[in-house]
Amino acid sequence: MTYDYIQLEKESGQPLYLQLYEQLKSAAQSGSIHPGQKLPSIRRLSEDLGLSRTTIENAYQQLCVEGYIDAQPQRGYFVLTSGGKRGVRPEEAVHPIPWQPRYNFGTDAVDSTCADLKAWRRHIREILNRPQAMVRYGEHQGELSLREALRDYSYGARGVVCSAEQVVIGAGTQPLLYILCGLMQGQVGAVAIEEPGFPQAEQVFADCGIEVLRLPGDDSGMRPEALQQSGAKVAYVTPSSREGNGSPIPLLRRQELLNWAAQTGGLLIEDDYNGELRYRARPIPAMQGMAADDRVLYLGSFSKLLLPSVRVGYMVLPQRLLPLYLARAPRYNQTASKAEQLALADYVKSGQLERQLRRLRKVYAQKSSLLMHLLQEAFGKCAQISLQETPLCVTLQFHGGPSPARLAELAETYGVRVCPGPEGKVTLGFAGIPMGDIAPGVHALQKAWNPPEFCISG
Amino acid sequence: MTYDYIQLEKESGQPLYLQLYEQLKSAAQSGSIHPGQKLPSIRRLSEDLGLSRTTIENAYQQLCVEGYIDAQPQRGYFVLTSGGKRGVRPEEAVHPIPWQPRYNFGTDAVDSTCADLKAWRRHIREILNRPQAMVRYGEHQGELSLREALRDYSYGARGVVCSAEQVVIGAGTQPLLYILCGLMQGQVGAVAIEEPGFPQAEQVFADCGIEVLRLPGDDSGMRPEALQQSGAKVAYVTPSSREGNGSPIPLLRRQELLNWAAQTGGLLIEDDYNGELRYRARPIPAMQGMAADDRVLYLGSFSKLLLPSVRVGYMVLPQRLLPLYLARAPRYNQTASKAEQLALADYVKSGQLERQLRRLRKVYAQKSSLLMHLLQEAFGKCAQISLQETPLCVTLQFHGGPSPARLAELAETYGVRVCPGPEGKVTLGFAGIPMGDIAPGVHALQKAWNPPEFCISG
DNA sequence: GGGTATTTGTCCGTATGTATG
DNA sequence: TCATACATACGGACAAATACC
Repeated sequence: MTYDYIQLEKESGQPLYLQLYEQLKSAAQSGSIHPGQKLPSIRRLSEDLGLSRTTIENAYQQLCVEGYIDAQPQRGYFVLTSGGKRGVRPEEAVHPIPWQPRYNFGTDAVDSTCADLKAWRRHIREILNRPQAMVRYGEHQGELSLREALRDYSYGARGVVCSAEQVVIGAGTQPLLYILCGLMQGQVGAVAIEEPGFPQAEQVFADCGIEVLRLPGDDSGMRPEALQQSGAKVAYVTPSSREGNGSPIPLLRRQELLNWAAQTGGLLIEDDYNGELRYRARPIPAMQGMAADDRVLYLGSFSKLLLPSVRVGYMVLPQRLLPLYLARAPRYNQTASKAEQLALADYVKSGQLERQLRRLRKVYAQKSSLLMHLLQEAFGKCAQISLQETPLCVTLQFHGGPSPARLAELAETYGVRVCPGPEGKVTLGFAGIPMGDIAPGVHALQKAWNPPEFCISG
Repeated sequence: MTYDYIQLEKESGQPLYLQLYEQLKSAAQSGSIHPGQKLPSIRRLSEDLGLSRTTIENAYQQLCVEGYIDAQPQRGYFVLTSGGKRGVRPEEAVHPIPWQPRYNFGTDAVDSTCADLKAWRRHIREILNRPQAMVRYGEHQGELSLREALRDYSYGARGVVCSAEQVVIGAGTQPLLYILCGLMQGQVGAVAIEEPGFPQAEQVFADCGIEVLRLPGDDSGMRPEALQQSGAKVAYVTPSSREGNGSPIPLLRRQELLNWAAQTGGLLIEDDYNGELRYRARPIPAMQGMAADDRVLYLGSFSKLLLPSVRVGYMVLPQRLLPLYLARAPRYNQTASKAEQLALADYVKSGQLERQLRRLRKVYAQKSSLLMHLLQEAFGKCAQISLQETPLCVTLQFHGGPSPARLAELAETYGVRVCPGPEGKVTLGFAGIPMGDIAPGVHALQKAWNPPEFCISG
């Protein structure tokens, strides 16, 4: 620590070493510096404070004899606990490791056996070896090489048609939505979202003072008539990965939504979360590429494709918003890591993202059918089991029986993590669990819920 | 490319290979796929589309004979230019390298000879070798280990008093301000900022519908009386690094601002940009630590301390805002890279950030005095030269003579980048230029501006 | 894993100012 | 006035622990 906050007065009559002693003592007593913490070395502090080493040494000596700190030769001075015992050394002060389930059907991770960590590491390393890149701020809009790579990738994988100029990079969807809200400032009254809504996006709209209208949808998604009636000029849709509904918005409905946009002059925000990850059927192309008239803003990301910890997303602006954006771009700092942007650009350009996508599709196809099969066997008689394809999970809909929260609790005692949902629903994600753990995981779940208090599974 | 966007209809009477041919042709003609680009292999595309290899081959054949694409045995099919020539291969399509000045007195980079890239690389490498960390999303508030490290660091270096719970990580100041604006939604009418303002922050407030009042300040910074009169409940101040003013807000004024907050129940947002980088005198501790009554929100960052390309910043919430934030935290995804967060945590905890800080202070002290000395010699007679200490730059104030823009142009022709400012001001940053380049850089500048059309330097 | 450079507590000689006799 | 003692402050030298490659 630099302890720059210490303020001493040379003229105060009081000896300097005593002033220092007092300040350090009160800091220790008030808990501002913690037991076990290392104090700055005598040399360092003397330099910082512009004092002689002896002065510091005297102050430290005083604290030593009074039992506040402990001198460890050639290592440093360390703060003791109030009881005078030596505090834990920093390395020993390890956090209590949060409980890790043996079988993780959560939705917050990807399977480490499938993640392409090796290639990612290689690319990051390569970028870090380019000092010219690292010592400079990045471009506001995102690195050009990545925007070009995404232009090509999004066209090939999703049919998104755009130039690199339309692509804006950001650290996930939210920062990009803030920029969008800024562009729309004052010109848009409300944004329509399909029930049950999408908190992460709604939060952004709320923060920017834009009203959110939740519209009930049908099996095919948001209804254009409802949209029309709501009077909203902007609609936020997640056509590929709908909350609580396994099927994406079908082509026909997409066309209807595009018609709504064309007729009313509205804007469609297409959040294509996991859009490329459809594996049982061919993915439905993005609406952005189907639209003839520039009324779709496309949002894409990579958390489930590459690594959840890599927060890089992008949006494709409609041409009509481009001049407005470019004028304002300098006022928005880029949020995504420059190193990760450049690494991702290479990763995409070298075709590895695409290879990874193919790999994952196969893996998820296998995992999902195995999991569906096992769950049908185990709980088919007492629950309705439905595959949520692109959200990479399966929901069990129980009628009666313990609450989802209780079921999740029971599962935890058997080392299984599942996600409790509303209305008797329990969700099991399969992105994060290795293939080989699925069968034992379901067995453990069966034990946890069996003899089921609510269901005759035999 | 995956070419998932291709949509064929089995029932349409039209042969499949012709449908495919048409789609590819129009894609090539519309420029959606670029000359030189490799088409997917026959095997791959046949798998993607669920068709026979022959179908694809026929379509490709057709495109070949019509000169749209070119078959390269054992390599693949490549798109030709409209003229029938082979397009440049992707690797050859290198970007025009943006002009790099020989002597960079810009403010957007740090000196690569001072940047601690080696240590940073080591820490990043270490993190990447921990798959468990990388395959999981991070915590919304930021990694705990980093928040703890910053709690200790900010106390030692800046006198900020807080718990790890109060620390929120983000990809720079802007994402953090959005969160703050969300917390204040509706409860705050306007934010006061000292003239000449700070566009990056104002943009966020504007996006969130919060009015910005620019208050003229005096030499010591924002005036409490003006603040009082404005009626604003929130004030945004940059006490360490004031735009166009070399000196930070002095202790007395800080106390007065704190008094304003205490008396009116207002909130001070303390953006401590480069606060730790004061090198000529001891840094003034942060207001956050001086305040007895929890009315300061502290903002810190690392771009100039570590690497500009690493966008990690943090804010320290006042206790009173904590419950509100914690309730809303799950709705804000973390924006900073998890790998960089964990690497930074280790970097800080191992004391290397502090060592780097010391190193940089020395370097900047040397650089600034050298630059000031040389500029005085060269332009002392025709410009007022003032050191902006923590912004790490020097401003030359010319009275008369060419416009700053013209001066910057002249400099560019001699390979020197400087930053034109308003009102006859030209700014020279010294963070990004190596020590040894300063003297020749100033000489080049002297040549560029000499024989000065405006100033007798002899 | 081992060799080297740096960091660090400790010890020691010195200088200055003040009070005492 | 001088000698002595003491408190305070400064910086050089040494050897062990640590960090780094």
